[in-house]
Amino acid sequence: MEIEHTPEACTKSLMAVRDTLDVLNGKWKLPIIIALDSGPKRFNELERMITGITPKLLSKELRDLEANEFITRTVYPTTPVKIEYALTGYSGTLSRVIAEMRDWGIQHRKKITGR
Amino acid sequence: MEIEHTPEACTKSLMAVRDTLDVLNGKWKLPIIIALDSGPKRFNELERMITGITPKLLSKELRDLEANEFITRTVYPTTPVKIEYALTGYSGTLSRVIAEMRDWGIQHRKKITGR
DNA sequence: GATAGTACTATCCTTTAGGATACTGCTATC
DNA sequence: GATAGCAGTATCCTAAAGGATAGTACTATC
Repeated sequence: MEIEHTPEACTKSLMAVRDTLDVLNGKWKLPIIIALDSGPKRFNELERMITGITPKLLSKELRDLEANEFITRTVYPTTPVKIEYALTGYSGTLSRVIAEMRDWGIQHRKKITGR
Repeated sequence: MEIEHTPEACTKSLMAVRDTLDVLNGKWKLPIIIALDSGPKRFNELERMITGITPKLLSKELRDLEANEFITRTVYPTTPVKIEYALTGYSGTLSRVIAEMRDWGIQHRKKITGR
């Protein structure tokens, strides 16, 4: 596990893992991040790309992602205003975590279904 | 992101990440895994170690973890029977995922609180 | 024979996540 | 002046997660 085993170190590791889980969890955060990975998008564009999401959930998740600094919300003062959501550089710090989760998920699915 | 961008590859990656999230999520799975990391434990031992958990939740999570082959449940036919829960080798395959999540969580917390 | 421990299950309740549906105020176009 | 698109908000509802509390069947000890 590579995790220290003093009670304090364990609690700290546990908190850190839970923080990460909280940040990535929910049904829509990863689909949104993936949708934005191909470039900045507008609200209704995202709503159309991510099948099944409702505007309420999209709005909420975009706020959460912005609060965690994974995306920016830019208002262009045209008439009418144009609002664009884009990934930040900070969202890139998740790539190793996501890659590990993807790899583990792939092998786990093979293990479960393959027999 | 190191993730391919054909729609199929994206969907597959997304599914894999969600699988991993599902397997690790919930309030108690990681605390149980960590508690068992210091050796096999009995039901009431775990209940005492993991502060706040109720027997209902402990029982449910142990079943989930067993179904995913992260732990084994061994019945010793003594009188009265003794039941021991232990981590499997397969639980070790999570170590890289957990380590990445822990590291990311630690730096994220620093970023959020440190200003 | 009462008390305590083991390994749970059962029932009820609250909280949270998520979804359905409708609507708002704005502008641009037909 | 009607319709459609943009960027959401408001209201209501259901389902799942999680918690509180009690109880079961067994045994071992005092």
